[in-house]
Amino acid sequence: MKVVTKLADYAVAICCFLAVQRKDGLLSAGEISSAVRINLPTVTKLLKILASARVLVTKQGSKGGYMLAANPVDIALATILHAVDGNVEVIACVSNDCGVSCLAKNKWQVINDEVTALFAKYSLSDMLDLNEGNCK
Amino acid sequence: MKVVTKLADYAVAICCFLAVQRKDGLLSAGEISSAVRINLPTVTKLLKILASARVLVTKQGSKGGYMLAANPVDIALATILHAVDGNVEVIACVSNDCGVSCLAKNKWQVINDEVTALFAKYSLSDMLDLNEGNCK
DNA sequence: AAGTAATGGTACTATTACAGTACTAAATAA
DNA sequence: TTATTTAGTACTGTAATAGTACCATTACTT
Repeated sequence: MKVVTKLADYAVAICCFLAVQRKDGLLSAGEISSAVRINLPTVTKLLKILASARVLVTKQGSKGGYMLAANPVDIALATILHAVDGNVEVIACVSNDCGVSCLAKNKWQVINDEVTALFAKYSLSDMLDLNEGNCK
Repeated sequence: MKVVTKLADYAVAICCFLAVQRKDGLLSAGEISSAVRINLPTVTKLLKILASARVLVTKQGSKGGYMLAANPVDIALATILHAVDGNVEVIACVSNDCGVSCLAKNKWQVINDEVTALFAKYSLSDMLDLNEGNCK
């Protein structure tokens, strides 16, 4: 059971990189792509999505680029995931009349809210907390 | 962001039906299909999966069929979902060396466990609790 | 003012995973 | 022995995801 798509995972990785990287100011799509090792077209696509969701601020033109729109503490994981994957819908049609899962519908809605809340409670800086063990 | 596949949703619906239906004993795939209004081939497929996961007990041959293997209170939602959709993997490769999401890996694992726990805490009878409002 | 370097928007293609179907074997009751 | 029903497996169609390409727009630099 996959929950978060590959692209959304990438998006979180990109934001994590932007949060930890030293250099202040804007980074171009090319620089970000090299750093996170994801193909440029894919990174470009994601940066556009994250920018229109206001997770990143951008500047066009020469010397343009991207940076986080806020402090990592103030960027919820849910915001990034929502930008790329859309709303959490634990089952396909929580709000429609799908008939089939009708009996369990109310509980599915509760679960849906719980999953949504789960992603909302973590910030980008929470994602970077390395205290619990190191990577590789 | 979809979490649970259509088939797993169907599977829960089928189990809910088996939990609330009056008649004791076995029901055939055909009877279940008519009741929950899902195409017979699909219902058949799911019943086989649920049976091999020991969520249902079956009897082959004429007058054979399916029934819940335990009391609805003792069947976890997670068991049904796991049978159809497999383990919860919030991101594609929580346990592998995927490189990209490495920085956030530990937190992803925590989130993975939380989602898993969430599905484990509800039983089939919880799903049928209609107190919170009626359907349709 | 022109050239260059960068993002913005959109549309397209390929790939993969999901959903659904079909077929044959095995079991059991009458 | 025949009818009924599940067991197992493999196949096909469809839809969603992932990835690519193109052109427009912006703005810095010379």
